[in-house]
Amino acid sequence: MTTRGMSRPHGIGGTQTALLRYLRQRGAASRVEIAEVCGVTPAAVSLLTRDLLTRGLVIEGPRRKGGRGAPHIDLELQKSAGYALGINATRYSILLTLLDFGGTAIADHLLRGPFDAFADVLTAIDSGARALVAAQGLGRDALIGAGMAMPTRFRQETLPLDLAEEVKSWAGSDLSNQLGQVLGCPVLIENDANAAAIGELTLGNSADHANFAYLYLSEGIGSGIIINRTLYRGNLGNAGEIGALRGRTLSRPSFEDLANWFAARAANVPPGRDAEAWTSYLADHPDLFEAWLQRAGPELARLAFALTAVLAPSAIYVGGTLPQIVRRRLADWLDFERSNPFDDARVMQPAILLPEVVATDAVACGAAAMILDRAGSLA
Amino acid sequence: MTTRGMSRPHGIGGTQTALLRYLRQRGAASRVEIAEVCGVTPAAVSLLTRDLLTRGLVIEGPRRKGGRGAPHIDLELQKSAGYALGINATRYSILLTLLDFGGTAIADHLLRGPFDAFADVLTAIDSGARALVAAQGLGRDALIGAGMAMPTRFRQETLPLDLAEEVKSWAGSDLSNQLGQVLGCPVLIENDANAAAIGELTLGNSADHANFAYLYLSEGIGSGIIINRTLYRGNLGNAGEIGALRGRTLSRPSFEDLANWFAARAANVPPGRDAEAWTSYLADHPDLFEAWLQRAGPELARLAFALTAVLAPSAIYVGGTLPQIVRRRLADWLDFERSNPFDDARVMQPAILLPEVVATDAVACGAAAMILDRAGSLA
DNA sequence: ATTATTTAATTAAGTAGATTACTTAAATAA
DNA sequence: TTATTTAAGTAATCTACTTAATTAAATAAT
Repeated sequence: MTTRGMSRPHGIGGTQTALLRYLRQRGAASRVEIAEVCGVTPAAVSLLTRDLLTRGLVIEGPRRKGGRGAPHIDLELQKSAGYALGINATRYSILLTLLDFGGTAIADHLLRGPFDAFADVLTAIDSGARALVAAQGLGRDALIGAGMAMPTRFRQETLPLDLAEEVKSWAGSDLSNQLGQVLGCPVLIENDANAAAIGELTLGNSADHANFAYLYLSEGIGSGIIINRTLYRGNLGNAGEIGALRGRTLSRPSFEDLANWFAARAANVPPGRDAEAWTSYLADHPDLFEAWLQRAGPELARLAFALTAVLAPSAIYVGGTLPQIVRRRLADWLDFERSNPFDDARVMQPAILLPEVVATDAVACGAAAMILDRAGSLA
Repeated sequence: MTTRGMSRPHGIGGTQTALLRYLRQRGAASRVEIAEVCGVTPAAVSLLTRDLLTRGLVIEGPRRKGGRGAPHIDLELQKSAGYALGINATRYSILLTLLDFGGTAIADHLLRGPFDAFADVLTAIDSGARALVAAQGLGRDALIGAGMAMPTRFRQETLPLDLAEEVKSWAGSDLSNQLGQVLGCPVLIENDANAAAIGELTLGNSADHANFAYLYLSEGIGSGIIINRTLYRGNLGNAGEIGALRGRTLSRPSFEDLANWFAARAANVPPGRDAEAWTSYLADHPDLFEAWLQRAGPELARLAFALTAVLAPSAIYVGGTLPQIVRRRLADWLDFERSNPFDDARVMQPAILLPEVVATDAVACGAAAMILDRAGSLA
């Protein structure tokens, strides 16, 4: 209630953040075009970009002729202006992704666990990050920050965390500070679904959607909520916990549930959560796959309907570790007119989309995107 | 996407709005205290209040001695600085409320319908408002604006409206403009649940809660959602439609349902929706009342739980036309630990509160509060 | 080929709403 | 009486824009 500066609600430089997001999504744009989408005058963009140019975050491209009038000058992000490390950490594995300043994933690195103590996590990330950065011929100072996503929600605004079952053993540490010490750069920690949502906001094609929800279908089912182009966390960071709407004992439209369901009914089920292995496995068992969809689809529809009734988002992204083919099929149920999950009740149908961010790991990308999103002020 | 001025997201003068809200809720406060709660420096409040003092919106009270140091000077709102008209309109009746600049309801006036055409609404409001203002010895120029609440949601950002069943016959008019012509002041139109939520935000005791939901239990069940001390409307104004989560055919924890339920089981049921009549009637039929609560309580708990899972608000207000005693009893079920609506699933328990705004009609008050909330810039 | 038109971008001056650093004023405590 | 504490105001500055005018670079019309 008592932070100063209500005049800067988008963080420092809301327009700058919007400008950088737009350039990441479009690749290049003129000052006039940026002014248009950011809702400011060309004069403002002129001043803003002069600063960004001198700081080397943005470069001018060629003039683009065509049509009447003066040709515009393309602005682009200087991709080598800085790099963000994204970390998707569970107890069993840690995936590191390196994004350049343009938001492109240029390398990643998988660390296999288990990581029972947070000390193990720290050393693993430290050496993994060193290797990742060195392999690109970069110095450590090239890292402008790191974002770490974990399957957990924050119970306090900062730390400590209320950790999910699988990472409970890490509790009690001041995770962000410790990791920051090790990496020598600022570190942000976020829930995995939230990180994926931020990734879609910053790197994806969400320009048309100021308010959207990102369903994260993985071991369980969670969601990240974006309101007003900003992550909405709710009380102590607990917004979007839609998995709770199926109680403790009911089945869920999750990867875990899919695996268990097949394990009980078929042979040679892929052992882990490898998307490719599952995709071909499901192609070989179309009838069972359909049967599972017939059960999980309506489950997901009810959760998404509840979310829509409360939030009225303009879009819902169907993301998560579930293979794309599964998510695409599940998405069909989110046409509420057809699936009718609540006995003819009506809500505003949101656009149902699959994420644009399809890197190795959307969560790690999103975690890194949190850093890029505030890079204008950090760097 | 293209409105200029991202730098003023709270409307013009977010701090001014916060200042006025605080004075309405507290009655009087020093500049230093205001600076504290508004998150700005005392110097800023000094500048702001000088402006408000010269414009006659605020007056200085006495110095308040006590303790060391210089005694502070109480600031108060000039209650006669302007008046806002609140309108709660349904097809069957229209309630007008007049609020002074301090947010106090100083008079109200009930117009009985039915109002089949919007032309009838206009003439009724016109004469009713004239009478109401004249009875207070005020000129028409004393009205700084009017807010009208209706049981409907907006399908477009402005107009026309997608009207609820009972006011469908009013459709097709440019309601806001027409009413503005008649009354000679700016008019805002809002859904009834949203208006009540805004009333609680502006006039109630919601200072501790930046994010809350206002359950509106009336003929149906709706809700208004406040995020970041601002009404959240969602896509085309459809956020908070939690009634949809009980389908078309299921019973609801609503006033209509209560009335129907008793009508099917007992004699001499009060004919209308008079709160006092119902309160004494329910006191005379405790067993039936308990039986209804046993059914409606869990229903409401499931809706509120869904809302909480998605939004994680820090408070839920249980408001609406249902008599206070009914809402108080229903509120007991919103302790999710006890009522356990989703099979041991856990969410962040929000504070469960009854509205502070208990005027004749919280909706009309809230509608007027929409005007007061932006009065700093209008007046 | 010249001139007009169109459009992009920059510059200059101004504004709103805050800040910081300081002063002035008014009370109580020692 | 003097020191301390606290409230409030003042002056200069800052940020993030605005508006209005200017400069520059292209195409279209004559």
